[in-house]
Amino acid sequence: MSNPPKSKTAAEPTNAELEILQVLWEFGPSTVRFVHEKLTGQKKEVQYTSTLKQMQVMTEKGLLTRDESQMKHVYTPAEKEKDVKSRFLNKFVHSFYQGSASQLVLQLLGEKKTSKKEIQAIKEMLKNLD
Amino acid sequence: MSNPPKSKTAAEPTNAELEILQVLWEFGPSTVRFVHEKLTGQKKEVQYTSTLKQMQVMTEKGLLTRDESQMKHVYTPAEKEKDVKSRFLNKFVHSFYQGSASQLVLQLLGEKKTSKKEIQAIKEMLKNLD
DNA sequence: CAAATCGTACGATTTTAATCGTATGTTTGA
DNA sequence: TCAAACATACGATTAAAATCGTACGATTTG
Repeated sequence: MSNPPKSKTAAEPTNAELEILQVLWEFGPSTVRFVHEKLTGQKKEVQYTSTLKQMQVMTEKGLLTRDESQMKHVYTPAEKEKDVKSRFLNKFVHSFYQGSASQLVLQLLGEKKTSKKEIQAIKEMLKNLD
Repeated sequence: MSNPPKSKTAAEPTNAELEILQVLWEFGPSTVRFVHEKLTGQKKEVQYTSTLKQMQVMTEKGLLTRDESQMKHVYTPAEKEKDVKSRFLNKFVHSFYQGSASQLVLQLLGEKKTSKKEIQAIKEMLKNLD
């Protein structure tokens, strides 16, 4: 009686898991080796087996699917990038801005870090909504 | 030689800590009792001493300051709501949208959960920028 | 073919976050 | 005044996240 991936509510990815997902989203289905190299390449100093374990756990959780027909297993995100990010965004807006998207945008506009160019781009988008 | 609140980089609040901060931001400096009641009031089922401990730890971390001149200590957030949220927002935009604020807004506009009213409000804001 | 290399499996360990119980001191009001 | 209610201190425990080492089979290559 092996437990199927527990399809309750798909468990939200943790921070470390998110980093792995980002790689897979950007480069498509990949081996552990590949993902591990991307991670260490950018900053993460971590052993290969840690990445491996992480991805195995993610598979158990149902965050990834795995093709083991080859010896080098190939992992794929179980969910679309957009869907996952969308959930995060909604949660974020809800808990930080009482669900008010406009409040968030307001904050964004006030940020020094948000460049003129970005603000311009946002305006454009809204114009094109009509 | 007691360690002063370790003013390195102010340590980011964890999820549970964030909930406590929200209460303090909303209602101003408060006692543990008050915060605890707000938390349990909304959903959290947790013992009083857990909240207490949590707030004590937050104080050690430098997230809160404490007035212990009275027996019922009064806690205050060490940082402005805006500053903390701003950091979170930037981190969020950076790791989820490669730092592109407009990408985030775009996503927001596409969300079913973002009401017409919200979108309208966002437009207004931008108009008033000129 | 044998040694080095590369892969997964699996359990142990470490680290951090979060919860809680007990001890003990203060306040309060019947 | 003294018992009940309420406060903090502190250490232990639990839970979850993340890291790592070892074992061992497959693959490569000299």
